[in-house]
Amino acid sequence: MLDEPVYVAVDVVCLTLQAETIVLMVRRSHEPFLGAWSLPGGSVRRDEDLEEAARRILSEGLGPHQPRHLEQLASFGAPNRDPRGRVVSVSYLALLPKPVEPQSAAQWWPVSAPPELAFDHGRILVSAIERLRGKLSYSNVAYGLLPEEFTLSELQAVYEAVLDRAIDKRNFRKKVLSLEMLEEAEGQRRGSHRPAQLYRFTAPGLVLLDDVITA
Amino acid sequence: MLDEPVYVAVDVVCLTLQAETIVLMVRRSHEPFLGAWSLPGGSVRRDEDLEEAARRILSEGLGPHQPRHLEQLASFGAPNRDPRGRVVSVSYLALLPKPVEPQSAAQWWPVSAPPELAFDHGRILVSAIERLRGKLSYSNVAYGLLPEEFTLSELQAVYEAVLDRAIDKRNFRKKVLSLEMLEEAEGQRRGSHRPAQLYRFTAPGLVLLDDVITA
DNA sequence: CCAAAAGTGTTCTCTGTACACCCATGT
DNA sequence: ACATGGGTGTACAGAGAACACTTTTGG
Repeated sequence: MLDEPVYVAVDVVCLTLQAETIVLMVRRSHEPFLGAWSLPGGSVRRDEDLEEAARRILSEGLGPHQPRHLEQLASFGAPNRDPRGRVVSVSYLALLPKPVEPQSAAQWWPVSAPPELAFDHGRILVSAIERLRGKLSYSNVAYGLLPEEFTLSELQAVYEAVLDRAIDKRNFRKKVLSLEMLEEAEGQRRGSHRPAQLYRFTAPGLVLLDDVITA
Repeated sequence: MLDEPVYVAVDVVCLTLQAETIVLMVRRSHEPFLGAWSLPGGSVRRDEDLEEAARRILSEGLGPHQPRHLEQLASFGAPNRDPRGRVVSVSYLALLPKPVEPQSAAQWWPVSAPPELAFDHGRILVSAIERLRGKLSYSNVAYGLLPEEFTLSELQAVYEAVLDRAIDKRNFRKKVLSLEMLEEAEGQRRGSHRPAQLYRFTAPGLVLLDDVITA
């Protein structure tokens, strides 16, 4: 039953916001696709869980920064997806609150205009965006793209950037506050304008909502 | 980069309805977990895609019957999840319109009271049910549990069995007909009662809805 | 005083929900 | 005739969506 070992790789779609949604890519230093851009990826080691592998691979592109959110996307295993042989790739979605400075071979790209990608990484990127868009409406997954404390405008900016559409401020506030997933934090965010109340999510980590954020 | 080959298995959660939701299990004929029940599973072959492997493995439990719907669930890769060594399992959800007669080592079990399962298959089963429940509301995935043509009562029975709650008949009909995902078929279903109009889904395969079925 | 973002309510429409009876057939 | 599931409409309440002005700060 256990014949036919294959290689298992993990590829990570690491997203954050900088006005628009951006994604971390690395330039390949080996064949195949030498010099092309690809998602950060690598083989799973014998003693590590898939999610551990995703964190290790991500740290090769980002240094010691941990993602705020990390979840599995899907696995891709077409027999010829890698010219070197049989490689099954398990993809992960990672979310960061800010674009940290990437390591040398890595670079941030806008999701709206990514480079040509090696392997089937274009498809993986598309599936990551779709997952994130869907999950915004029925979960608090936006926490992955925000610092611990944030203003309602910053939260709304996450929704607007990912969904790529404007949202009414009053309706959005009414809705998210009614969901009881936020609580007021101590301070205010100051700038050259009226200070903004800070909030945080009541529960740590991912929470699926009964209700749906439509606003 | 491509060190450390591991074994890749596919495990299939095959569901159908028979009054309640039931799931296909096979009795293991080898160690580990000899004699225990498990999901139908097996190694991926060198030349087959993951989904092909799922179909092949499913046919070992079901014979030549094809599932109406097949989709990937998630991958599980804890280093010690299989005592024989490093095995990454890619799980699939398969849906059938009717419980076909299983092959010798296979048997249908009610999802509400499954047997003790080998490996981490209990977790995989739970994640399959959750996926199906969620997807009923925002897709036409119920087609996988129905024949090509079906009555509105049969469609409603799918929702009631999977969600495990009663649904109002008038509201349900109003809602699903308003979604324009159904069209009338030619015949009627007859029985010792008024004949029922047959319907079919307008589009073949899975369609994600803009709207949500709440009824 | 000006610019910038924060904050706040009301109205209307639409959708979800609750609810009960007659209809067509088979036996 | 009776049992069985098929099929239908209305009224109410709650949620989504549209919409504009005042407030507070920094410069």
